[in-house]
Amino acid sequence: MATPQAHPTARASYHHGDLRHALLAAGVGLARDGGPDAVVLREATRRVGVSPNAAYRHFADREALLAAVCDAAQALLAEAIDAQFAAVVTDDPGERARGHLRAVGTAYVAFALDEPGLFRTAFFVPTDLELAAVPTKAGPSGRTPFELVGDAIDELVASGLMPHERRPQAEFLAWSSVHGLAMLLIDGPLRGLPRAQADAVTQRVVDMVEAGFTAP
Amino acid sequence: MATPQAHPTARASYHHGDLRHALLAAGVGLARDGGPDAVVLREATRRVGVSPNAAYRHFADREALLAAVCDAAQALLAEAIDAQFAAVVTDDPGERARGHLRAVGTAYVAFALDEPGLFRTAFFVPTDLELAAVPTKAGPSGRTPFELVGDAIDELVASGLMPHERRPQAEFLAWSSVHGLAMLLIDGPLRGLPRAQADAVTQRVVDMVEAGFTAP
DNA sequence: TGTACATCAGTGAACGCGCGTTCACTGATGTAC
DNA sequence: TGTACATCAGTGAACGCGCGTTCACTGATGTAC
Repeated sequence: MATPQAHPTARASYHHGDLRHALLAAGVGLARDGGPDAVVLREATRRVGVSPNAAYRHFADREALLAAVCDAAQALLAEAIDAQFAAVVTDDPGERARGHLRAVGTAYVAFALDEPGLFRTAFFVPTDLELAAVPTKAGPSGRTPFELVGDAIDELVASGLMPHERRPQAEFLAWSSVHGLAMLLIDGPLRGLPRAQADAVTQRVVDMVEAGFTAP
Repeated sequence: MATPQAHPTARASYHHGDLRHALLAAGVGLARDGGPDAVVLREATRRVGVSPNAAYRHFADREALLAAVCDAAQALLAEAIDAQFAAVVTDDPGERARGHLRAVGTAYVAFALDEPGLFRTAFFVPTDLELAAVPTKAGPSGRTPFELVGDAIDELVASGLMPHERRPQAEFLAWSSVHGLAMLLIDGPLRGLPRAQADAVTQRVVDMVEAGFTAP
């Protein structure tokens, strides 16, 4: 490590400059490596190079830091899904609907595999908190992942591929399948499955969801 | 609490009699209330009314106790699924196949809702352990839950309701959907959903899986 | 433009907590003769 | 059947650990005049 003086813009003095963001970034790093339980206040301050109690200038307590890290993890997930969703380009409305549905599912599992710690953190809800709603963080599109699945399903119905009587709560069906696969792959009995096989199973799960929605 | 003498068969002396099982039972109680993290060695000995180090006569360390509790949780899950599976009675092979598939899925989610702590414990895999396989504990039938889904799917194929080219890895599709729903309901954004709604969504997820397998 | 001073963002030391685990021990059990 | 003794299953006290959090503090910052 260089001395503080070596990096004048960041820490010319013993005032950090932007400790809140630095702690948040450190917390995200901890979550990335070890999930929500690894977001330890003392370790975050240690990584930033600051005394433990300095954190209390910026976060009420450990839980407040963790909440901020969860938000960040949700935002990253939303961003990843947004990107895949936006990458679907086709003129045919039915194909676009299918593509959007598959994009969300595929990106969801891919994020879980690429960033298992952050994935788990995004879904972490402290036990004493009130019922958390569907993750609220949106990506650049301004839409949450949950809304994006909903959009894809709406398109499916609009293009006539999916009977409208199947529409209600269809988000939960898609979400369950894909979330369950992600959990089995990262924390459950399927952990450690080689990536190629994991991707293959993902495609099959997405196939099943699509078939379940669009089958005649 | 009665004095030890009041219960002579269990603890006539300061020798406990069957401390191992007592600790295991206490551990299962802890897991029931708080999941795997709540399986705390000191608390288990406290509940049994024994000094903390007494546990080391029966378990190598805390992790050994936790492993035993995980096994017990898996066994309870297997038992619950077994019961539902066995309760399906019909002469028609196709109906039986459908019934078996639905029974496994329904019982799986029901167990998660009834015993969220044990459900989470059943799937807990300590990070430093080697890749765990599919849960190995079987119920009274001698078959694991995973094998029972497989049986149901085999029946579906045998009775002509499911094309055999869909057979490979179909267990994982069914399992993902149902596991994901369970996780969303107990630990995720759907936690706290009223039981009636949770059951309704479960039926829809099972419908979707069945439709995905048997659709023409 | 220069200076006094309130405010802010850090420091260093310490706290209590519950945990897993180890030590030397002792009372109960059961077996050999 | 009775007794000596090895073994077993507990006890009580203590350890070190890392954690979250609080205390009184001090050096840096920036604003009022």
